[in-house]
Amino acid sequence: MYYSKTLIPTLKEVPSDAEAISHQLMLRAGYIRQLATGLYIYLPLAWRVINKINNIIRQEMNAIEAQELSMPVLHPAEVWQKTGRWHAIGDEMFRLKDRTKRDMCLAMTHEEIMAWLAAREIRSYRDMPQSWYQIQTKLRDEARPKSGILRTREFIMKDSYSFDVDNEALVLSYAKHAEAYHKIFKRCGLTFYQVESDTGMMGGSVSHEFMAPSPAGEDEVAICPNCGYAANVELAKTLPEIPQYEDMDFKEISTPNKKTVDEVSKFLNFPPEYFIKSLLVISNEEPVLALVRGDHTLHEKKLTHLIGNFRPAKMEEITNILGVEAGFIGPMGHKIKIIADPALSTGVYISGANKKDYHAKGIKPNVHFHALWHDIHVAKDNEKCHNCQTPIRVEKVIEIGNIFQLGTKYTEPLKAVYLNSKGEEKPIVMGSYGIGPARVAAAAIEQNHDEHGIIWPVSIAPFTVHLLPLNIADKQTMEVCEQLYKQFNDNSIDTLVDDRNERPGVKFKDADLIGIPYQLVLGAKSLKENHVEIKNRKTKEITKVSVDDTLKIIKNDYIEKKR
RNA sequence: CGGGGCGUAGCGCAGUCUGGUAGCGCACCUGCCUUGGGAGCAGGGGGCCGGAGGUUCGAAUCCUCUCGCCCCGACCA
Repeated sequence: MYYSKTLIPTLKEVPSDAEAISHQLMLRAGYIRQLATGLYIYLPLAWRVINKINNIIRQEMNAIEAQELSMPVLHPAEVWQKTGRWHAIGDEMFRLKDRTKRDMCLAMTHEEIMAWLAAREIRSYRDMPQSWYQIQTKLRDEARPKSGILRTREFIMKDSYSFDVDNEALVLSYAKHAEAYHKIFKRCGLTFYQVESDTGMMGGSVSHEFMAPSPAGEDEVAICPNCGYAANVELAKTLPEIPQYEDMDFKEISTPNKKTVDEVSKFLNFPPEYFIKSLLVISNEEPVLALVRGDHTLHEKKLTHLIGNFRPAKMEEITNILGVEAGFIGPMGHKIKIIADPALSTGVYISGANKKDYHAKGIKPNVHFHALWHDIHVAKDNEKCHNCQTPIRVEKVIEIGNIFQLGTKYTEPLKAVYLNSKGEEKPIVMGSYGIGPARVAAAAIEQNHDEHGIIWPVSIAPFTVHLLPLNIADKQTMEVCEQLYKQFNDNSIDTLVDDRNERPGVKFKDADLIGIPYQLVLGAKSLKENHVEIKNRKTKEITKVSVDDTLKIIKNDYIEKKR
């Protein structure tokens, strides 16, 4: 493709709205433009990248015998009403009415429609296993779109759905997908982890997320470098460091107006690990007192797993239920349910004395208070792996894919059933598996760039070779350029030719920004010796080769080795 | 939805406090010149100062309302 005829609007300056590196570089290098919050235009270069990623996905999905199909993005409400999600989901679903005033919605995901289809077309155990996938636009009215194309309101997703006779068969389909995902992300040149994850409102039992480490990520995972334990911090099980506590007798102490752990810690001159944070929350059933160590943070999702949805108690509820105002709550002597983090299971602590302006020290677990013990704190860097005691690492990550064992959550309400070999009617057992191609692209940039621009992995680069004729007025330069361009085209090597009438500096800068893996520099001086220069964008290595060998070397030494 | 910030030419910004003819750099157009790391010279085009009301002789500037965008948090099936 000729640069002069392609829309590649590069920018010298960083647009002020962009924060994430991938966002900045995609704007600067002329890959994307923003239409409105969370809505992006994919310009020609970006679209080529997305298609390369999608094709890798297609190859690996087809390899596990999943079949591509296409689904409506506009859905009738009834299907969503049957599974209950029409009501369970709030403002995040785009809703509208058609001309007959029928309730409709825009697709956020396709569990319902896939199960609807399965309900009609799968009748017998002989029809399974099946895996169907789509690479299509989905829409969510996100509360807060952010970081360029990382979190948008309209996005392309590869979603696949498996249909099996029972849970055992589902586990097989799940494993196949997990394996395919490993191949896909590896081929896309990403560093990634497969981690245990929360099933959330998707339902089902088992799920994993594929996470690409990056500072721009919205999620955090805990990784054990020794045994390989890897989990989203939302459910990571870790053992905190237990300090040596100095023994103290139980005693109330005056702490006028000191309420937060921080304040009391400074006032009494004890580190935060000596404190118990007592938090009153109200679940759907009852009030619950949650206890975490002073230096820890309560993890709301972990607690939700134990007590269901909850909210923090209001001021007057605290006084009514515990008989003391917030800031002086201690774990002692309450009749309500108490859930405590295991970090508090030994030691001697300080906490509120359940009396205004007083704290108590010398509080011992199982002596001064009793509780149900569950891990409810946010995992921190350097805590110990619950499997092997090795210090874990907490990293920021971008979620690039997820896989769920859904079970019968969607098939039962939609009456997707089949007859087994004994003629018994059984619900189809379902799995769902997503990949966000745009996030793969963004993660690739986050993980592969330098101060000059993007450095694409060969597999997903918009072009493989970037021809840079430095002086288009020079006859010999352009002759060689055309000759090489034809050779590359004939060999199906994607090539961009910078045929613009620009000075060399401009072309070099743009080439580095755009990030095509191999730059072929055609300069008049080298050409006099019949040489062109191959510059490796990643290593910055420059190799002089003869014009006649160029194709062969690019093909054999560069592209083939990357396969 | 809560908190904070910002809307002035395609992009990056100044001007707003203290009202008085809308500016700078880059980009763009024409010509000359130049061709190994974002060249130079000369000439030129482009803005309802996000929008609506108001105050004033006069509003980018002051007041009210509104819309949009970014960041933090909540949310994220």
